[in-house]
Amino acid sequence: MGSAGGGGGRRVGRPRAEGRPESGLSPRDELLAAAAELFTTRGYAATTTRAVAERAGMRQASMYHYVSGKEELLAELLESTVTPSLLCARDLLARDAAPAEERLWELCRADVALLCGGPHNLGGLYLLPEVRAERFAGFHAVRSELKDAYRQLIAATAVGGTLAKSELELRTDLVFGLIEGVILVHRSEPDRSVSVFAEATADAALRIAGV
Amino acid sequence: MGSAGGGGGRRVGRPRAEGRPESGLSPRDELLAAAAELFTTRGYAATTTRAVAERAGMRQASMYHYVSGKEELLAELLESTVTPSLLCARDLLARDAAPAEERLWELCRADVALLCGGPHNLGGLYLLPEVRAERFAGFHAVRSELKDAYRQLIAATAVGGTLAKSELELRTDLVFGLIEGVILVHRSEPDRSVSVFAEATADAALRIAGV
DNA sequence: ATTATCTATAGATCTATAGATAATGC
DNA sequence: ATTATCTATAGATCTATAGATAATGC
Repeated sequence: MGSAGGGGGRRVGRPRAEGRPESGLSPRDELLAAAAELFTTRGYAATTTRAVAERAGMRQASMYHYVSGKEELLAELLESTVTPSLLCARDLLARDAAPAEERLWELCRADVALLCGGPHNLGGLYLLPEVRAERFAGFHAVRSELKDAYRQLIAATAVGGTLAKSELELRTDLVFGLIEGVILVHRSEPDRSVSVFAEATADAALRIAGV
Repeated sequence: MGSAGGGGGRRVGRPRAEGRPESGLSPRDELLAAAAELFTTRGYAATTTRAVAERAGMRQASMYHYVSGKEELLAELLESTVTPSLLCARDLLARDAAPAEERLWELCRADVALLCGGPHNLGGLYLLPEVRAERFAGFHAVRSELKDAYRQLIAATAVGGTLAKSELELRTDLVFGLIEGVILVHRSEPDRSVSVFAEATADAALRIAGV
């Protein structure tokens, strides 16, 4: 058993000025959680290292014991947001016994549920303008692999097989746009039931794809 | 004839260190254009007053002769982005001789064309996290009036009349989400033909609305 | 005299490092 | 001895104001 989590036992090192938070998370995860909340609500550039550290219950300088700076936090949050959807997509692509229409529906549903589930609106991180920077190429690579899975599933449907390449691109973009647009809806209407919304979005996505 | 625009004639005041730009815009409009580009690409918080002023061809301090600061620039850009769509929506709502389906289609098409047209990706301003601040309540009011126009048009369709209130809300959110999601698509694929994309999005919106 | 600009800068940050300190571990 | 934290701060910003300057207008 590691002792990364928990705050109970005796701990090495100088004690914190304000004591450790009760979350049960490791300090690094506390920083990530704090950054998630602040980045999604205030934005990345507007969030200071002091704000992140203090929300995680430590002083500004102590943050550097765990991460190299804000960029590392954003990079890690971004990748952790796509990875589950991508695993789901790979899984569905491999299940070629099931009809492509059903698998596409399930991918949409799961993706929306993951984007809008969770304590903070993590999907909102995609919207940050800073995300386009070269520094986050890793995120873009996984995101692009996910989009490719959407394209393959659309192409594998009965209707999809008949589409010209440019038409397939267009429908993929529209479906992907709907899924990402949902982040904005969720941002302005956070009280909607996520599961109902995820299913309705999946229905809508199939209608857009025309399948 | 005012002399707000142009850079040709003799001008009062100390000359600029680097001369005036050729754009033919008034200094205030140059600042707005500079801010539009920088805010949409780098983000609001990450853009300094110096960057805006210098792109407009003046020194940082001179900006304060025309605007009170960054906030004013963002507020004005935001409102100028929704206003044309809102005028279009009011117009379409009043035309009650035409079928609601056609008017909804046209609103979607025009909204996408406006969001994605223009030199910079102005629609991208909606995505900035800072936009939620109280300071931009004026923008939210017009945006919300626009969303209401979508709702009314959906409700006025043959199918729309039969929907329960919560179902109408859901479809409105999905349609609105698609339109805003298009901003994200346009951000990652800026080379698509805007008019083709706007029509395809309007088609997709009608399918989502189920009309 | 009025105007549009400039230069210079005070005051307020914010980041990242240096070095001290207070725990446990051996 | 090792570790996790702290305090303090240098250096680099960034905003907004004060006051000077170089045009035109009368």
